[in-house]
Amino acid sequence: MSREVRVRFAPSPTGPLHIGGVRTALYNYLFARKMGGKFLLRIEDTDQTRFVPGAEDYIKESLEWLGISPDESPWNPGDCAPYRQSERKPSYMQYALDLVEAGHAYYAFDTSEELEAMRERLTAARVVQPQYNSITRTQMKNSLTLPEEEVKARLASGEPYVIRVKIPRKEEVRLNDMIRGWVMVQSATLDDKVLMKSDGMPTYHLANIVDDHLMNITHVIRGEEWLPSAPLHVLLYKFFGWEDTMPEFAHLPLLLKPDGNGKLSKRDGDKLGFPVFPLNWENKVDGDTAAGFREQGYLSDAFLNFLAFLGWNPGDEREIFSLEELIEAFSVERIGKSGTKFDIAKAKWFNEQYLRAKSNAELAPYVIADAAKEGVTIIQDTAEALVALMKERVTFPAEIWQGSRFVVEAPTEFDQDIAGKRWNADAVTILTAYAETLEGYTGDFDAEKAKALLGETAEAKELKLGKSMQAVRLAVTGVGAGPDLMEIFAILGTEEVAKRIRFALATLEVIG
RNA sequence: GGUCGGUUCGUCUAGGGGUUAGGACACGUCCCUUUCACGGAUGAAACACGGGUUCGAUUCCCGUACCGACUACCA
Repeated sequence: MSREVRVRFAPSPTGPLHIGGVRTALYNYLFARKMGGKFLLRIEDTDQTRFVPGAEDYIKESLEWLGISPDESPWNPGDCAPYRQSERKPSYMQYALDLVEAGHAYYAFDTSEELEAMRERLTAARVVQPQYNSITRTQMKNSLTLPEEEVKARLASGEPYVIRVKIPRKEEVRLNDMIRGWVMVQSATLDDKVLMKSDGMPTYHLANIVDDHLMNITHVIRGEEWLPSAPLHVLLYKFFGWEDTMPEFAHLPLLLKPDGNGKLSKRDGDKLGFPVFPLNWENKVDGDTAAGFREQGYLSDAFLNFLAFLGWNPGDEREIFSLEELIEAFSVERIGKSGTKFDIAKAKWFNEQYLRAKSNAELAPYVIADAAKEGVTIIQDTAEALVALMKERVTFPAEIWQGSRFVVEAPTEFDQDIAGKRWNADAVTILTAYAETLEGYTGDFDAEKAKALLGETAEAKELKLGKSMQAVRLAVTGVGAGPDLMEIFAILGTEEVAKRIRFALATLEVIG
């Protein structure tokens, strides 16, 4: 009997959603869609001290931007509401108590000072694993060592306590990870993790298992940093008697720094000049900011495609995939095992591919907006013409306006370097004649015609056009390089081209 | 330190007992182009190391090295 596939993305609202988290969400989404199942989002806000305002909205907006919104979430609840663990708080204690009742967990009263002292003592004694476990718990203050009456008295008095899982002394724990295969661990290496904190909140381990069970999660797809605690989770499913419906696990390879070693961090992005977050972020409280891919000019579908290929590939040589195509091609089996170094050059390449595939009309709004920011108003037709001019030569939409604004705005100054090399007598002769030609011309004027007229002009003066071409460009655009000049002439029209040539002629000094 | 995971060009990766080890990004060269790009062609570039198993290992096994994650009343 197969259950409906249900997967979840379970971020902690402690800051902007990291790109690694976005990829985890994407893989969950892809898997759910591929299997015809559901993708849920659960906010894991059990640590009240780390809560950051705005982080949840950031998560929501990030997923919306990429078009991978969850089927069930705090803002779109399904049958398993609520979807914030803080709002599910009342339910966890009973599960912990059930475990205590069954002998799989116990109360512990040790203060943080006592715990620290214990670790120091063990470290000094060169104990290999200085942790609260099946051996050391016998020396601590808990319901396993204290007389029953004292335990009751302490609980009754309202003394702070935690509930710890009682890890079996000697047991082989095994799990079959979808990506890594069988992973086996001896329970002796595990510690008695806290399940319920003294503030009455569950820790990740308890809340996670309880909620995944209650929400009928069938597959847990999460980052590799969770692999070490997966055996504990397996043990908890067993203690609760939920083995039959225990989800399958898939631990994703980590995203690594582009240079050197280690996990990709915010600092790497700052240092190397690229974002590691989907959206711009600003923490109103502490002023912390981070740059986002979206604001840097990455198109959502390009970014999504790039992200999907960070640790996964379809097995053939295709690289450009729409979200629909990704769903179709996706499989957990094809996710790699090893960590992936983050390469921004590839992200740029994807962006260029998607930019070129977009229609001029789709890209025009970017140009209109960028121009408007500088107080320049342009209409849709003009914007589309500029897009056509620039689309094949840029990485980001913002570069379209940057690279073509001189089409709309006549140059007021000229690249002196180019002028010094190219503004010679021949160029001036040709330009003067060309301006005259244009001023007297009334027929249709397109790139072809502009080129023909220019050629005829040069020929009439018995001069070679090639050598003066850059001077012509300089006269009209102010710079020495750019998109096809004749196309620019066609957009400008005879009158404007002539006007600009006249201005250049009057402004620039002829070289020797 | 311990536990767990990982290791194919600089990067992302395909492949898998016998291959000229394939592709993409980036890089070099050439072509196209009266600029710069795009595009096309082409080049350089990899199986971490040592043992085994085998007729044969980059591929399977073991070890070593290196890298990483985890080792909190954080997730």
